[in-house]
Amino acid sequence: MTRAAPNPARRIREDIEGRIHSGEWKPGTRIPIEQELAARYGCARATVSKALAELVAAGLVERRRKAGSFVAHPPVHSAVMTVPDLAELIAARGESYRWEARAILRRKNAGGADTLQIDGIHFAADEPFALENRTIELAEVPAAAEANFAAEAPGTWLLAHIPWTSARHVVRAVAATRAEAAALATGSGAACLQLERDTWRGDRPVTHVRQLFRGDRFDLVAEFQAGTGKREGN
Amino acid sequence: MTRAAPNPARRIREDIEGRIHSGEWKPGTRIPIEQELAARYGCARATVSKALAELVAAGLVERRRKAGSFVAHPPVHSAVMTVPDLAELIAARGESYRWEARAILRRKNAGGADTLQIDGIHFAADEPFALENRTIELAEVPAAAEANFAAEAPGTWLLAHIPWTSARHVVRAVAATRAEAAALATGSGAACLQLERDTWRGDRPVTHVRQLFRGDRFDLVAEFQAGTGKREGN
DNA sequence: TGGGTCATTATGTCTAGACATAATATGAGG
DNA sequence: CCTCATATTATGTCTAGACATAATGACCCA
Repeated sequence: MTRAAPNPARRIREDIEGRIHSGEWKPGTRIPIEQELAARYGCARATVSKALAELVAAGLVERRRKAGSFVAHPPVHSAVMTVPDLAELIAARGESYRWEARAILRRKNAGGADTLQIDGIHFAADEPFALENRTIELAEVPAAAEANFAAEAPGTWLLAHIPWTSARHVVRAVAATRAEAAALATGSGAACLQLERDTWRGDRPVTHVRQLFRGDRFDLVAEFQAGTGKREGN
Repeated sequence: MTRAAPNPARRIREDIEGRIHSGEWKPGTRIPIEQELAARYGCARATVSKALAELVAAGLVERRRKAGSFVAHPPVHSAVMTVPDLAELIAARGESYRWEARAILRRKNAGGADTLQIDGIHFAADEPFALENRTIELAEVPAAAEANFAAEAPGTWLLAHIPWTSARHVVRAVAATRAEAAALATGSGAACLQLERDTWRGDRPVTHVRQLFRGDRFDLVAEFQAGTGKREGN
């Protein structure tokens, strides 16, 4: 039980990472077996295994039983995209936001439960920033029926009240209709970024939202650090 | 050394996950200390620690020394977005693609090294699908100077030849200029999705690409499974 | 009361050894 | 030469114990 380095696992990971980055070990290259790495770095096999597991999580390495560990082939280019709550995003920019509910109505959905429907506009610095059309399943979020969406945007409210979700985003460029263009203070047919988000809790739908941004006022930014698994976002 | 369950770590993780999902443990709730969990589940503390580490990676849990482990507050809504190589994406749809280089020229960049610049069009089913403007830093990818981009799109070629990268994506809705509209066989001013991607190897730039899609023909889709860290993409 | 010091505590990491598992490689039999 | 059962091998996971580290909170002193 000699403690070789302060951070053996990290040292191993960074060493292998370096060899892959530098091109010394190309995609498909077989990485020495764990026992050999353990001997080389003077540590236990479990430590090597942990380092390799982190490299797998980062997408740099593939492991197959019996076969061994290999440098991963450049995969589909994936990125961690941060799609913040809209109101939070605006607040973070040091700007103000307002929520203007334009319609709140209920309707029976297929299961017989109520669905809350809310349409509104987000403002930043007194300029219209985004249109939002949202539905909330009251069966999953009964408290939403009592919430005051004049004081707090539905997205913010939901983020604070819903424990956890899975989500599906669809991003698309669309031309603004005449009504949309008027609401966003731009020209009819202007290019807009449409973000649709379906959110579930477990496998039951919670909310659906469509947000429409003026194309000249909004970007989606995604950063991806390959190899570290480090997440960083807009 | 009694082997309690076939997968203690997994069982622990799913149990805690369930409590968080169900709302039994709300954000900010303190999770019992590892020793207690180890006793409760009848396993070693290292196993509990591993399970908690996975929950941290999934964003469900926060851990602080001395303080303990806590249910994470609903974070910024992040999603793993898969932005595949364009040619690969088209091929996966069972459609064909063609690459038409329109210009290949070199220029000296600030450092004095060569930059390769390529403009082209992607086709799917004989319809123009996307415009692409790309620069490649030859200092980082010297082999690109010899590559035959008539046979293989630059994105595909780079994916196969560059070991690893970090990347930054910017997604924006823009109106097509007259020339762009003509190339995409759509109307002038049509809403298009513009994807810009800067790619680095370490901290040195490798390539920059701007891809312009017809808004009515292309979506970006991002799936996010909160709590599992599972990645699934378009 | 204010502030600095120190012991406590819970997580962070590692070790050495063990057994489980799956995929490959090998060899026997047809 | 092909096929199927078996042995081998490398990863996957776990245990029990140890030491490291950082943040908290209590204690003591000015």
